Amino acid sequence: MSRNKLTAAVPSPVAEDADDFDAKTAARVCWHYFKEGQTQEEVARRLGFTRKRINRIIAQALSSGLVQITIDSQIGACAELESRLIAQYRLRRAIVVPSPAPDLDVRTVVGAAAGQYISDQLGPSETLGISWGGTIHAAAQNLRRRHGGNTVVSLVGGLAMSGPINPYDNAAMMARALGATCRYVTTPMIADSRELRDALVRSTHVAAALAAVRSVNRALLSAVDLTNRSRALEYGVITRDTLRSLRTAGAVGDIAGHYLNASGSLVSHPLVDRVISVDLTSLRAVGELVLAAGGAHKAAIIRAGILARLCHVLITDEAAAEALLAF
Amino acid sequence: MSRNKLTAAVPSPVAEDADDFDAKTAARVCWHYFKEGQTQEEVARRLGFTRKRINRIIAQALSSGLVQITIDSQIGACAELESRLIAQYRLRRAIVVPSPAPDLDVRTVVGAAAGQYISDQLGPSETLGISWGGTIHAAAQNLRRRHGGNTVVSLVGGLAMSGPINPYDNAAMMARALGATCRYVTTPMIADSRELRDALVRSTHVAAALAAVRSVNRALLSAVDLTNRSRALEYGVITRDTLRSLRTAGAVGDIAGHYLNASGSLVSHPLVDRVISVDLTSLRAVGELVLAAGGAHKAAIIRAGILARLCHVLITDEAAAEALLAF
DNA sequence: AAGGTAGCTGCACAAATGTGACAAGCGCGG
DNA sequence: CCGCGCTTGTCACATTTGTGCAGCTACCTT
Repeated sequence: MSRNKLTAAVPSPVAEDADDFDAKTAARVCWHYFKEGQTQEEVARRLGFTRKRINRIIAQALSSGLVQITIDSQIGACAELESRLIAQYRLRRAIVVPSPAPDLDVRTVVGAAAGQYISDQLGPSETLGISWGGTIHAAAQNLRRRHGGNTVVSLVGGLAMSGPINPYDNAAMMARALGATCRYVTTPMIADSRELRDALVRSTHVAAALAAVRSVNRALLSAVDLTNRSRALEYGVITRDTLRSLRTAGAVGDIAGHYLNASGSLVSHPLVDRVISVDLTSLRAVGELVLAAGGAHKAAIIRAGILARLCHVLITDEAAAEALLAF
Repeated sequence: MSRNKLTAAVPSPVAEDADDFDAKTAARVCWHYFKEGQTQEEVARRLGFTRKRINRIIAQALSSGLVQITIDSQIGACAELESRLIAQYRLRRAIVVPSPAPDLDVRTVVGAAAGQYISDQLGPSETLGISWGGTIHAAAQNLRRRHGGNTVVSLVGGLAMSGPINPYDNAAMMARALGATCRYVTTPMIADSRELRDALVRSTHVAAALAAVRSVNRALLSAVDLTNRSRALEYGVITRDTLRSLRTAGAVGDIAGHYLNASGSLVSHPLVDRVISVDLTSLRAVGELVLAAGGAHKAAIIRAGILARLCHVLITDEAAAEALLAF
């Protein structure tokens, strides 16, 4: 008797996504558990599942973002840091979250705050631009689900390698969570040569994709640092040699493909002419630029981003906030 | 050494509400617990509290609505009932939640769904009209916190008795959760005589308060039934005799003070001339009327409300939904 | 100043939850 | 047709969480 196939046996009238298999059941399970406050065992009995299954469904619903936990953010736990940041850097707003325990990834917690902020702020038909990275990934996991109305625009080219942290996956996750349509830049993030870059940028599809930034109301940006802790190496964006030469050229990191020095100016370096992404001027024209990045090692590039006028709203953690205030 | 007084010792620069005592600490605790996934004991150690204290703070944050749990609602667990309701009653939308176990109050779960719906839909500067009752109370507890921009308008007069279920408290909770300003109707819900009602309604303040409905973009209404299970008695709105005579007059319940019969027309009864609330025509002019009510015993008045054109969006539970579909 | 209330701590225990090992069932491709 | 790999069920166990009790302190009321 395939009891547990019952839900799958009822085909949903709407287009069903890849992970819809469970979604309806999961929603019900979570409802009983979180909203009614029943115990996992009670839910299991009521729905005819094993407790373990319920347990797994809940865990999955939590991690997949089907259920979101929202903490009142205005009563920020780190309100003082926030107001000092706003004052010192003339920000529209700052959100500072506690730095996590050392064995946790800063990006997940900063991303969580970013996702919550975006969910709170994004209007029903706004277009959201995004860069890429672990923070963006975490933000996508922390969006409250929507269904239509929004558009997600990826602001940078792709990475050939796989893994869950890459622009296409970031954009896809984000779009999926918002039920949004999505625009991708169908080129590598970094072309092999300046000539190739120019040719690509001129080609119809790519030009159109990059031009999509004009319709962006709000952009969620992250910051890539060039310290030894940089993940850029790990994700294969650049080689260690390139990293070193970028540092020699004065770069402290990049924001959406724009390599900046400590005072927020673009650096001169062969690499920068090979990067494919939305140009700085267009980016600055976006109504609200939200920069989400945390960890003390990112303080320099965050500061550079602010000075480069790429940050209206800063979402970061205590460690980076303190480093920023100490400049 | 009063460690745990530290937070209270730092006066907040912003106006601090009655329950601010803990809010900042609570936000931080919840952040560590829910977002970072630390155990209560770890949080306790980290912040220098007892585990028990953490436990209580979390429980309180949960019940006070400082932290909200949101389940993707579009993937409704009861999607089929929803679409049948929409079809049969020509609704704009229907949300059906599973009926809770018999020892739980339907109103809390329907209210939870209503709160989530309002949080999802309410624009940043909209004005929300509300009626009153247990469902509204629960809805208020399930709003995601906001800070300014909205206005809450109570659509009915007050009850003299205390207790947490009364129009003023409902409106105040709702407004507090949204950081909204609030308008009250400063009269009893039911005046002693028709003459008194008329005089009150004509008086400047009351007239202005009732006229505030014109700026309402969206209203959250609940339904009061006149079955034996009705809470109207318990809250002292009407006496048992009045209830009986209302039933004799054909009434099946009331919505925002309007007593309706089974087909959704106003009934004739001495009481209806003594009720102080926003008139039907003005109510019907509101852009979106959300009716939140659950339990099989409310089916009749829900149906009456729909027929009376007081419901664009219905939020209810399985039991009521099935009863409605069986009509 | 006395008395009472509320909240805190520390301890202890029961209930609930997360997890691992292993067997059973199912779909899929060779 | 068979076995492989994946998911799910079963059982068992460690951890985490909720809660009650006794005693204490701080604060508020009278």
